[in-house]
Amino acid sequence: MRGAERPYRLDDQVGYILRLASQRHATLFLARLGSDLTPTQFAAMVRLAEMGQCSQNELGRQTAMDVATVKGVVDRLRAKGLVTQNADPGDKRRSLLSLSQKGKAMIADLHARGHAVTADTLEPLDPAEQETLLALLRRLV
Amino acid sequence: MRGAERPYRLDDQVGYILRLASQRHATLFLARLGSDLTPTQFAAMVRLAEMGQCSQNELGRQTAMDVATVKGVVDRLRAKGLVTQNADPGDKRRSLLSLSQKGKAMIADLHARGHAVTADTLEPLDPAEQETLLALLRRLV
DNA sequence: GCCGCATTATTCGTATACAAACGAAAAACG
DNA sequence: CGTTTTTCGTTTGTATACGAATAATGCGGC
Repeated sequence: MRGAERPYRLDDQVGYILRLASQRHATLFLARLGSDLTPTQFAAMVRLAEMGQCSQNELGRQTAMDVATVKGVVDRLRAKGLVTQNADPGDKRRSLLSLSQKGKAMIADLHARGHAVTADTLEPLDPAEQETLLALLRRLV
Repeated sequence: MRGAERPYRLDDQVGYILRLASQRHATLFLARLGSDLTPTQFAAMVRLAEMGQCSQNELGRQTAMDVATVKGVVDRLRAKGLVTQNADPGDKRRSLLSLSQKGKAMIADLHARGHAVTADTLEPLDPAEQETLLALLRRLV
């Protein structure tokens, strides 16, 4: 005898629900930072502020971006004058990235708005549930 | 006096963790279905199997895809011979989509592999934790 | 029966995202 | 020291994803 096959319902699959949750977060992010930065650009800026200075590939690793993806992101941040690029004296392959003055001046506000987006996204849950969700999600990664 | 400002740590933000979790799911999906379908194409196929027949916009709504996105997805599924398109006799604007024979023949296997991807993704959690995660995630959407 | 509004599908532009391949430079190692 | 292996940055191609605009059609109200 075989066990009863569980039906496949798209709405019950983690992958699908993760996509929906990411979409909603993107919408809320857009409402607060849309005119300035995309979520990915935001992550790169915040990480660069944390790290101070690093290579492009290193920034990609620290923000979970592909080398090809991070190139485009950095290019656009440089075009906006938020990130500067300098040659690495000790390694001719790499260039060192850092926030420009304009970029640094923006960080405190980005943090504030970033917190707001997180609060917006988690708003349907009470604080204990929010902690539970984050703890479980982290274990998936 | 002001309350202590909570520092902004990228690794603690839902949006960022959601992106990481989605990335890991995409990797696991690729391992099981990469040569056949993308996650989005997969969702469209499964949904179309559930709905039987519908317009392109309707399929987009039921799979949380933009009208522009769903067009590309359907185009590629039609190119693979998995989806067929017919004119709607009662509405000249829309065309009715449905799975081809080849597409229908694939569904049972897609369901099986879809279940496997979900299991792979949730593997770090025990069954009770998996239920908790899904319940909380659903409330975010 | 006509007119304004909504819906369908398409198209354009921009921004991730990743695989794959490439040349240049650095590191590892015998 | 020289070779093998990594690493860095870039480029190409494909596939989401969404805003915005458009043309064609459908529909409700008067």
